Amino acid sequence: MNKLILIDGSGIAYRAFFALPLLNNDKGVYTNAVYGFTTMLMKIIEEEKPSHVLVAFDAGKTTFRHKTYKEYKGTRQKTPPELSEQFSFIHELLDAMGIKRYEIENYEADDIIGTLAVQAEKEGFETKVVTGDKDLLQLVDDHVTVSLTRKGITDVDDYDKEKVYERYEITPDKIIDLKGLMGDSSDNIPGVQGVGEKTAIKLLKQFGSIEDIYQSLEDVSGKKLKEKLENDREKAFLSKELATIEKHAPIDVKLDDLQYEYKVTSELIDLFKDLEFKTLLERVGFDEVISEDAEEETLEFEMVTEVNEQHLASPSALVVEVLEDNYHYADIVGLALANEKGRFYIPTETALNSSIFKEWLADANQKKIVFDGKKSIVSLKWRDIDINGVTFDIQMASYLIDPSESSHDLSAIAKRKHIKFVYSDDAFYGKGAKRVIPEGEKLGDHLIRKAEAMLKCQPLLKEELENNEQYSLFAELEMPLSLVLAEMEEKGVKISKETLESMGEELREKLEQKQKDIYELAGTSFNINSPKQLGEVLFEKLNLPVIKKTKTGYSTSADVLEKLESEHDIISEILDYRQLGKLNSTYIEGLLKVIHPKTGKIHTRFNQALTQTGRLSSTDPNLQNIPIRLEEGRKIRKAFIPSKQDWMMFSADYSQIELRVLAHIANDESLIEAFEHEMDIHTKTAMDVFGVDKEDVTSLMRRHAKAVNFGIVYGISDYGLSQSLNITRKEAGAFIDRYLESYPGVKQYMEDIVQKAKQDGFVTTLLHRRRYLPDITSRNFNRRSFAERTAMNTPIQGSAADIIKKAMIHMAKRLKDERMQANMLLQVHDELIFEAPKDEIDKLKTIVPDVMENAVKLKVPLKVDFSFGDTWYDAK
DNA sequence: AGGCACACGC
DNA sequence: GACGTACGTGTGCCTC
Repeated sequence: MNKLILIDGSGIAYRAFFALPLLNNDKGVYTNAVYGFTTMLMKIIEEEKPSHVLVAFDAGKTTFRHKTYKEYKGTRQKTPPELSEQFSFIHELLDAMGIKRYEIENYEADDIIGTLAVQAEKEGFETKVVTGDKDLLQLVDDHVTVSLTRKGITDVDDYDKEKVYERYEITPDKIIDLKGLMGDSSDNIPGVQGVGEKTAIKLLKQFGSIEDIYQSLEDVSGKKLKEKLENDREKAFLSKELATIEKHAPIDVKLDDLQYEYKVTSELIDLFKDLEFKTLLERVGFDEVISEDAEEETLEFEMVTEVNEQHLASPSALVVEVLEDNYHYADIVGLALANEKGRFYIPTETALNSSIFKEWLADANQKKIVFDGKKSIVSLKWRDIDINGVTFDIQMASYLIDPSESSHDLSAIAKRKHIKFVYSDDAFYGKGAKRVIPEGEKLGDHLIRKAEAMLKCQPLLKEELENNEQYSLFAELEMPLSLVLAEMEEKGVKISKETLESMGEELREKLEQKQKDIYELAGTSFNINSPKQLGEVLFEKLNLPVIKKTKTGYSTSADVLEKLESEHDIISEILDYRQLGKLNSTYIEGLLKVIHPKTGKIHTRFNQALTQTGRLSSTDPNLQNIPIRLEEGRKIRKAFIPSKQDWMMFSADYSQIELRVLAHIANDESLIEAFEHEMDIHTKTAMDVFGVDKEDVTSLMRRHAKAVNFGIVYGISDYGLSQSLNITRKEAGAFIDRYLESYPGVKQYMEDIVQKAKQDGFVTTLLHRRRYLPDITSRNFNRRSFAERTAMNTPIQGSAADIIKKAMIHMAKRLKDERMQANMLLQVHDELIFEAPKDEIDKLKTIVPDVMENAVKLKVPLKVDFSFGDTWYDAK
């Protein structure tokens, strides 16, 4: 069976251009439209496996339609030059892929597609049209489907006859009538003034076509509507004509010319390389290992059988190869060094049994350059081996220079520095099921390449940090912090298995009961955990009103269910079921699964090089999202206990650190004063925003003020605020405006920071952390708005992250200096959790707030609250 | 294996 | 006038 794909090249390129940020390659050529176009094209080809393909383009400015109506597409803005320059690459790309492209004077891409679709239908082809333009739906037929791009670029909706009818309640051949009536502002097609989609469909359903409507005009209900139709009679017919695709355009391509066979040519590889489409290179199976770049260069190295002075030097790049993500007691595959004396591969046994090597590792004067040093440090800690002198972490440097860089893996960083002899781990070892770990020379070669690349990258990254005024952030904050985090991770948190298990049993009983109740109320049994099945039960069987839809069906999210609570008793049961189910699966069963067999503790990993704001994240398990807001969930914290008898848990958190940071950086008088007097900040905000005295602040006013403060801290939009308060967007916008009027310093800051971001291309925090915001100049309103909010928010959230990180370093030092046994265990963004012997608690009560409050000096005081108890739950 | 919907924390 | 809107992690479902 012949299968033909017809692509609206101009339309897809436009879509891609506006959907993606303005990427460019290192020659400064814009590539976003080419990239989007290519991913779209490859996806379609992979999925459909066509026998014939054609990409049609619009040619020139005028078409035969302009003769009929010279204002046709008159409101179109000129194609931005950033897009125009990309068309030549798209042409090159298609040629390299062996895909036919075609354009013809006086006709649009639509007409070429229409003409070929008709021919293909006659010849018994299956045809698929890919476009972003709903007009093409008129081509849908028994053997012609149309794929419309949804938001984004690779997402499409496939329309066959049934789907068109489902969506528009008319047959595809009536799409032109629909457009004739409703017009199209983007093509400047007038239509009938005052008739939109709803009315047009109603008319077409009743009468058939535009011709039919005008024939029976007197039967149209509604005087006004009749008048409108009469007034714009000519425009209606003209619009229909303009919307009609020409199916007999004088094209000189034949279906036979469009034959297509999938192949990856060297031209295509070269083009992808030029454009720097790395993921696409991988996708077409271009293997980095066999890339000539890497293979060209052979690097000499020695395979060490016994470590001696000849191998050791300072500084050295040190590789401790651990392949598992979870490095807690993972295997060490091998080690490698690169330094002024050479390159050395040291097999694991050789290294870890060598006292010379271990002494060198422990020697703080022997400087080590590492990549993800915390991973190396913790892996060795589990074997009771200490490393000191870790002064430069390549991954950390890359993260600080640009946290948005999609991969901070070594081969990517090295390539950015034009070092090409290193392979990525995925390429070398293979990923997933295909992973093979070679031995001997081959492994050694890979590891010394990494070490050599690190050694070479180090001075370049150091220079970049210095140029960015980030070297002290790197050397005095993040590097020392990684050692503190390594200790916290290795120490772990004791957890009571028994407590979790008994809570789990209780939960499961409740869940079973709830499940029974729900089945009874529903009158059927189904999988409550399946949003799809749940949606069917609620909205089809029980006929509850549909409040929100997701792209795959009905939304059953908590905010939707809450609105339905009064409609049916089943809703609150489902909400309960969800809550309990979450507790059981994520927190009870999830935590039980990650108790370390050797220690009986939980050892999380803090990712220190991930978030865009500078916060940490926590995985395997995530200990930064243990429930607290609802009592049932909060009880999970009872399972977190001290690791020793007669010890206690101690928790300390910054009070309103983000808003204090805001008061400081915005230098807002009123906000500073509020904090100096230790006022309840949400009440104070309510007073200022609503213009009332303290006594007259109602709880609703305080709740709204709190949400506004929340919004300021997290950079949410008026829409986000409206969602959280269940008010209209307008009201939310008004709140934000009033807030900014009440705090002119904040308003000024918000304006200045956006301005500065536009000027510099990035924003910074208190300690010079950076976040680049390329979208700040985007023509796309959404992208720009988001970038603006990010510009306002990142210095606030990021500076707060800087402060607690600094406090952690001071805290670790203070505990050592004071020779205390207490352990710092966790950080949860504005909170530190410790365990300590009971007799140290009094001391902690003094030193923890002291250290945290004095981590930095701001224009407002920092305030720390603390508490302690037998479990994390009791430390509240 | 990967996406989606959902839910937890800050 | 619509767009689709804090960040992170983990779970179960569902499709491929």
